[in-house]
Amino acid sequence: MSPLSRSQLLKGTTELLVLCILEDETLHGYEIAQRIRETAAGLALSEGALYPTLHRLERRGALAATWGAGEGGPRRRYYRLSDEGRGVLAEARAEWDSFVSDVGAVARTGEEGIRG
Amino acid sequence: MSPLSRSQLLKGTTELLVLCILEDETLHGYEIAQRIRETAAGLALSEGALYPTLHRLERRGALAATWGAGEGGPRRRYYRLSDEGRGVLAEARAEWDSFVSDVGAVARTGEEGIRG
DNA sequence: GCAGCTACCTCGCTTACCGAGGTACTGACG
DNA sequence: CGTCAGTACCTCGGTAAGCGAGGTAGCTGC
Repeated sequence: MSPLSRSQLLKGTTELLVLCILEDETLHGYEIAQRIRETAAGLALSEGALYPTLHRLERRGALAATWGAGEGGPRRRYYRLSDEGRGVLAEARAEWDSFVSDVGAVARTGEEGIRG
Repeated sequence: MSPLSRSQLLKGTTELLVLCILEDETLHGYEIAQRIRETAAGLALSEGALYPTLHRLERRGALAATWGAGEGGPRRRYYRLSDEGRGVLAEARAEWDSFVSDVGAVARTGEEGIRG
């Protein structure tokens, strides 16, 4: 029934999503997830995907993170884009755009009204 | 280094690609792969991804397949879209479009010139 | 005390692509 | 004749990454 499942499509885009959200804000993990949910409910990535992705990006040097005492709550880990991260984001965006245009090229292959 | 890897992005889109290619042609597997390579070299899905996908779609009733004697070569399995397959394709296209627009919404979140 | 919220993290399961390998038939080269 | 190359099919093990469920911890309210 379900032809393309969201969770399969999501594979590989989680990094892009996180990098984009952090482009000009410093946020903690939980907040990143909320931000994505607000912007596009359909993407709602789970914590089981989010935290490994944050750690991966941090290990790679794309993100810098610092612990902050959460006021009236548990401690928080704040993430922001490093200089290297900006480069990674630019690459990721370019890769995504070219991928989308490639898929679009194939998807429009057999359509009658190509120039709708 | 590589931020988004093509093979991760491809996850989930292979079915869409195959369905689109078969929209108004009856082709055999090898030919489908060639068609996709021609249309978008960057997508070049491997046979290890293609054949399982064809079988999956056939089992699901989206594709109908028949054996044909290959003239001057090995036997071939020809695939075409079933009526149900057209519905699946429409759904898949819709799902893909909405996914792309969702990712786009997040990707454009922090960009200065949102309305170029 | 217990439930519920925020916030973090981890683990096992599953899905699906990749590369390498294998079968089978044809045609060309030496 | 053996071998290689091409077409066409298929399968298998490895891997990457999202998902759901679970666990820790601190605070708030009944």
